[in-house]
This record gives sequence, C-alpha cells and structure tokens, in this order.
Amino acid sequence: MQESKRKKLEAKGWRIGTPKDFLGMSNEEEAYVNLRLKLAEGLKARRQSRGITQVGLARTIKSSQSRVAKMEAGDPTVSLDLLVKSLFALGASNRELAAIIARR
Amino acid sequence: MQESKRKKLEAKGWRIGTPKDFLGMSNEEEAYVNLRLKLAEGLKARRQSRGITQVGLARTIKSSQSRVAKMEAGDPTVSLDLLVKSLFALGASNRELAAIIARR
DNA sequence: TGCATATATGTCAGTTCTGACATATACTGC
DNA sequence: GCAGTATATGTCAGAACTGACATATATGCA
Repeated sequence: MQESKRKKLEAKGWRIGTPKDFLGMSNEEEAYVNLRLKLAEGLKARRQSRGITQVGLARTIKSSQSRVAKMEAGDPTVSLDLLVKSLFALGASNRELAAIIARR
Repeated sequence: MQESKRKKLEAKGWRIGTPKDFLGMSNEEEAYVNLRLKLAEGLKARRQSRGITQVGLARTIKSSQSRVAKMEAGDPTVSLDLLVKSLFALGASNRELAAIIARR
C-alpha cells in the first residue's frame, strides 16, 4: 500500500497496528480498511442516487445525521454492522453488497 | 422466509423486530441475518479446510475459543466486524469475501 | 447580505460487544 | 472405564460503538 494512502487513513483516525517494518499494513489490515472504504463509498453513492439526504437516511435507520456523515466519511468509530444495515435499508441485496465489496 | 427457519433463528437468540403481519421479517432483516449465517458458515469451512482448531484461530486473531465457537454458531452477540476480520485472518481476499456473500 | 438546507466534526452517557474464564458435551484411542 | 482433544454454552467486567446533541462549514437563492 502506498505511503500517501496510509497517511490519509491515519489522518482520518485509523491507527494501523504495529507495522514492524515501517512500510505499511498487513494484507488483512489492508483488506479490512479497504472493505470499509468501499462500503462507505457505496453507501454514499446509493443514498445520493436515491435523492435522499443524510437526515432522511438517519430517520429510516433510526440513527442520526452525524452518524450517517461519519459512516460515509469512513470514520473508524462506525461498525461494519451499521454500514451493512444501512446499505440494506437503502434496498441493497446480498448480491449487490457482494458487488460493492468485489469492486476494485 | 419460512416459519421453520425463523424458529431456528429465534432459538439461537435472534429477536426479529416487529413483523407487523406475523409472517416473517422484512427484506432487510432477512438479508442481514442471511449475511451473518453465510459468513459464519464460510468461516467454519475455511478454518476446517485449513486444519486449524478453534483454539488456533482464536490465537491468531487474539480472541478466545469460546468467541470463535459463537462466531461459527451464528450467535447474535458477535459483530460483523469480528466475523470479517476472522475471515481475513484466514487469508480470505475481498473478492473471496464477496463470493461468500453472493453465494445462494 | 441574510436565510434555508445539507453535510462535517466533536463530545458523551448509555448500550452492545469483547476476551477471558468456567464448565459442559462429544468423540478418540487406550 | 478414562485421559486427551475439540467444540459448545453461560457469564461478566471492561472496551468499543451508539444515538443524540451542539456547533461548524458549505452551497444556493432571493
């Protein structure tokens, strides 16, 4: 993974665990962070294409606008559970979810 | 969703939210529970095919045997985060994760 | 400019998830 | 029988996540 990308993530609040070689994160860590970014992007894209505001989405998932914003921003305090539930709430199917995850 | 399946899930500790028509759960709820079951199965299959014990996996993800057992049993107190991280720890890629999710 | 709407960021008390532990069950080979 | 190994289940204190709120920033429009 590129140094510039790592910096960006760290700026967002991610703390990458013990990169013993100071070069980056392990494959698992990268896959995990990558997954979250894809879900975050997928959520934002899906919400916008539906013409729904963050407040609107927050209402349907019984959450708050601030949490929706954090979800879309890739905030590390947001769980995968919430991200995935939100996508489902926007009508995504399991297959669509898989497509979001598989996308490069 | 079939009644028999719902019963099975409820026995596991799932509480399905307000099915107003008493017929089952919403599409989102079904997709979500379904996703968890797929990940649970995928995890167990992957671990076993690698010849690793629950204790072994627990060590590599710095968790405990009991939590691994709960993960594989579809216990509702286990987060998607933990399930996904475990799959990654077993060497799964994002695409393989997507394949597990897309599988019918 | 001022007002309305949408999104971003920080904080926090209450809820949920976590690893660890104890203990139970199941299956081997002796 | 029973010792060893693997898995299942219940509990709990501490850690992580949550919705809610306050507030900031950005954009559009009259």
